[in-house]
Amino acid sequence: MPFCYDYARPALTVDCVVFGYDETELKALLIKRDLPPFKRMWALPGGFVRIDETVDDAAKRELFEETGLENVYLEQLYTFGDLHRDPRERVVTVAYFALVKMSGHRLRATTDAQDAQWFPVRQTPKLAFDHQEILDLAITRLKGKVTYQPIGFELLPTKFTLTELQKLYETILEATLDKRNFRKKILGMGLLEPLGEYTEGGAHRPAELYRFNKKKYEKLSKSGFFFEL
Amino acid sequence: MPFCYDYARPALTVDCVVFGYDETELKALLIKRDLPPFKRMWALPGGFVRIDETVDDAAKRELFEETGLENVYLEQLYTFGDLHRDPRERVVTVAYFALVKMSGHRLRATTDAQDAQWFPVRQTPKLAFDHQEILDLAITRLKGKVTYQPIGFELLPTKFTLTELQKLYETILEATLDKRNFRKKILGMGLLEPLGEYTEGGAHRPAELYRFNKKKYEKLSKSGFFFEL
DNA sequence: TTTACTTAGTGTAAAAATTACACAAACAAA
DNA sequence: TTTGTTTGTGTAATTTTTACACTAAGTAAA
Repeated sequence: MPFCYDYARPALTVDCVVFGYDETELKALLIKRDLPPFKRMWALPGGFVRIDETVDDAAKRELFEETGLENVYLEQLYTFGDLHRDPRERVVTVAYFALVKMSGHRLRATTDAQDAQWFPVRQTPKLAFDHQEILDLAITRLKGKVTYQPIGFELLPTKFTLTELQKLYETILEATLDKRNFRKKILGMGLLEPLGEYTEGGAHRPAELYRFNKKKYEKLSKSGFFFEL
Repeated sequence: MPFCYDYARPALTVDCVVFGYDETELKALLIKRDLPPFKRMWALPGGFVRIDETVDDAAKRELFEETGLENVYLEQLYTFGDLHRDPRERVVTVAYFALVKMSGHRLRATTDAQDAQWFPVRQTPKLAFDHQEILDLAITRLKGKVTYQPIGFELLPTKFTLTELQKLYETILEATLDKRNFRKKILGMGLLEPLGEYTEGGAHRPAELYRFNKKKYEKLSKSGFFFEL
């Protein structure tokens, strides 16, 4: 027990809510715990913050260690600081959330996790700790955010059709949107590039493919802009 | 050194950005530190989270101990987890922010603070730690929030005129607003009650006093509403 | 008591944004 | 060539937002 302090300290952890999307459903990434407490139960990927890494870095590291996901943009969600979150001892956790292209990453459970899998956000198994509460907050935040920031693109493949994008928005918002108004709005932002390429194989008219113009978005971001859906 | 752990743990603290408003200016509450590090320097009120209190409770307690402020609604702002925030050792802090009626509270510096004072938010002295960064983030958040939630009322006396309210909004947003449009919008929310009472003493037409209808607001809040200015 | 000064309080027209809504175009399969 | 399916497009009505100027009510000073 080499690390001693004058006063008792809570342990500090990070947890990550990672959202993915697979053409029909919004999913969250969970791991199956390999250690007590809640061994073999599903939970958000996360773990202890090391003394020599920032909290942000801890989130990145734990996400990688437990799921194999790398190069993910994590945004801080909220800090959960109640007393009995963990049955063993006092633990405060800083929660993060991220959006990823499911096709762009291969899952690989390693440290502290037996398994890592995507679950539909509204059909998750019973979760360890207060992780259901964290997940719920992340869903709420995602819904709020999607209406005023162009974030949906992170969840889609690089090339996508406007119909796919609309379905994603409808899934996140749990609402239906008018096709023509949606297109008007989303194209009006000027952040989508039509590629002149078209989908193939469907027994119907092919749809044009678009991609998100990240550079343009970053320029706009800097000049303090915001947009609404 | 009675508290020992297998791994080194960051210390966990809370810091509070408390905003007030005194008819012309937006102010933040600072304390003069009575202990090292940064002894005698101005800082945000805050301190260590105890092992037997929630993080939220720690914020309330520290705010009270260092400034005498009680019954303040604190909302979590952000968690600052970089490595060298504190010169002594690794400290992670959960920042909170609050809005208070300056007239409704008496300042009283006690534990760990030599003094507690209001400073105009854009004219603060050099602050300890990374507290300037925290304050800046709180200002940004306040600006963002005021446009879609009726929060300004917390900063004004119970009875106020529409002109006072408009000035407050203009101060927070660092912008000027059209008088007629502002009134239309703010009254259209249906959250202000005209009191039939009027200001006295000015060498000009008296202004009607209003108050914020908190109950109505809470009802609306529950049914998941939002409004924009 | 009249005049000057200051702030309060009010409505409307123009512009912009949002909403609602229906059909032809392009392909594959039968 | 007919059927079935999804893509892609414009306009009119409504709502929201913006811009803008004068009268009302009081005090102070002449």
